[in-house]
Amino acid sequence: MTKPRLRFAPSPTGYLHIGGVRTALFNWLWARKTGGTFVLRIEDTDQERSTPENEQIILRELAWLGLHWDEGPDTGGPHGPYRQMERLEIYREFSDRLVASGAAYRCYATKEELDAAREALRAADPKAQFRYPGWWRDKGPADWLSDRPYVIRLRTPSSGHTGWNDLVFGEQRVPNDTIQDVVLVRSDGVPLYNFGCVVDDITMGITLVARGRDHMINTPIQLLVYQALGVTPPTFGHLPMMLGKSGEKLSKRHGAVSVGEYREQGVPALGLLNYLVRFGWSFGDQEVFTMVDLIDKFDWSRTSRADGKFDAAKLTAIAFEHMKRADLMDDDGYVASLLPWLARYGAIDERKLRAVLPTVRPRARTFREAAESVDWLFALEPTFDEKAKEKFLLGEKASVLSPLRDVLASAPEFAAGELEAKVKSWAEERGYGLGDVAQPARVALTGRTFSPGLFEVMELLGRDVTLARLDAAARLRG
RNA sequence: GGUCCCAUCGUCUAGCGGUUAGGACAUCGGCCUCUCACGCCGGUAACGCGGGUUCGAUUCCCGCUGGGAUCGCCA
Repeated sequence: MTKPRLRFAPSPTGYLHIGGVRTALFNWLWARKTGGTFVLRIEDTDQERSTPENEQIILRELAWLGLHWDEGPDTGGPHGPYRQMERLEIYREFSDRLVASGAAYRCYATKEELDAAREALRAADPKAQFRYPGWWRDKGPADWLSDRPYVIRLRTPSSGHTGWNDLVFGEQRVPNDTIQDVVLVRSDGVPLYNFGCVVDDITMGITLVARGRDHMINTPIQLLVYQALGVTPPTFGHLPMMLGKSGEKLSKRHGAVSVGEYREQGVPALGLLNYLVRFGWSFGDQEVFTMVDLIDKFDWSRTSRADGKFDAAKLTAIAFEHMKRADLMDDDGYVASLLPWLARYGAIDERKLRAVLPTVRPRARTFREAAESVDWLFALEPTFDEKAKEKFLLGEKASVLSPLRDVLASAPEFAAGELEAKVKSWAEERGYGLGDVAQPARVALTGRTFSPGLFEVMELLGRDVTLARLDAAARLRG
């Protein structure tokens, strides 16, 4: 059996949408699982909105996510080029074939004429739906107008049905008379989606097309194109839609929808993918997966058909699992991802960073949070929270700082366990609750009222810095 | 409106004729505790409605209702 070939075919008309990532992920997973090929194709035939910058963003985000492609615009491959605007001769060849065989025809109707007809119909019957009136459907080469622009339309059968066995939705059947004579090629020679897509999938040897359910309406049209071309179509599978919080199409109004925004928030790539894979796919009660596990377990039979609503809180929770658990992301990977977030502190002592990891990982939900939570360790001095400073360092509560400093100074080893034992017994002797001592000390050392365990903080800072910060804080009262 | 699709807690979902309808997130209690988290324990919370089929329907069929997609020289 030949290996499957799958593709992700975004149009570079904007940022990379997380719904698109979900589609890319399912295709990618299947390619990886089966040893097939994952192709990245850029559908840039909308020249109004497509930009090279957007293409670069898409490539960069996919790479960040780890969804690497085997063939694509930058890597090349045996079926290139991988940008549609570089494939115009190919489409031309295919559309010529269709016109020659009579499966498609030239239509010289202008946009203005069509708009006028559309308007006229609306005026006569507001509820009627406009269809192309077929002005050029039954004309031939003898009627062609020289020096006038024309589009190429598909001659759609007026009876019968077009159907397919959808990988996710099962048997589908659509009456042909509901399908219009769609435009295949614009008057400037650039193909439209339903044509370019089919020609590319044919010439790129795509065997399985998995895409969002919003494309399900296009599938019968494309099937008709395959039929007109005399080519066996690939398998189609449609994925349920990812909708916004209140059930409409997911858009910017619901918060972040572009991958870049999540990357900038410090969400781990695998955490994002893990959330997305559970959207329309499940494996019993399992919520959390490694990529290896996912490739092993993914399959089309476990996909669901119902649309769902995007839930940012759940995404954060799943991503948090990846931030916490070493079995999902080892410390090497964690450090590699965190380092860029620490750039403001200059060169980072990686040993110090690794030492603090056990106290950071259970707390930080994103890399951004992780970076913020270690500023006390890497900055020269703590950045004080003003309210905390006033409450714990400027008032009576700060009186414990000097004696505490002396107790700590006498410790032979500056290790968390030892410091804790020493401070606890000292506090008990003096009749202090540990909290009375810990909060002022915490603010003195970290600048904040919350931090990892106080004695771990001390150990990580080391004797010199700890004592110096306590001294400095004690002096604040004057 | 035409065509197509869907329907289990607020959300993502498990379930594939007989279950006290399970898990996760969120939420609400409690425990732990030097703070904040993590963690742990527990609670609230769902099969849209009406007909069939069946000894028995969340599960199979039909209708209704509700939601969604789409109807471009966008993709």
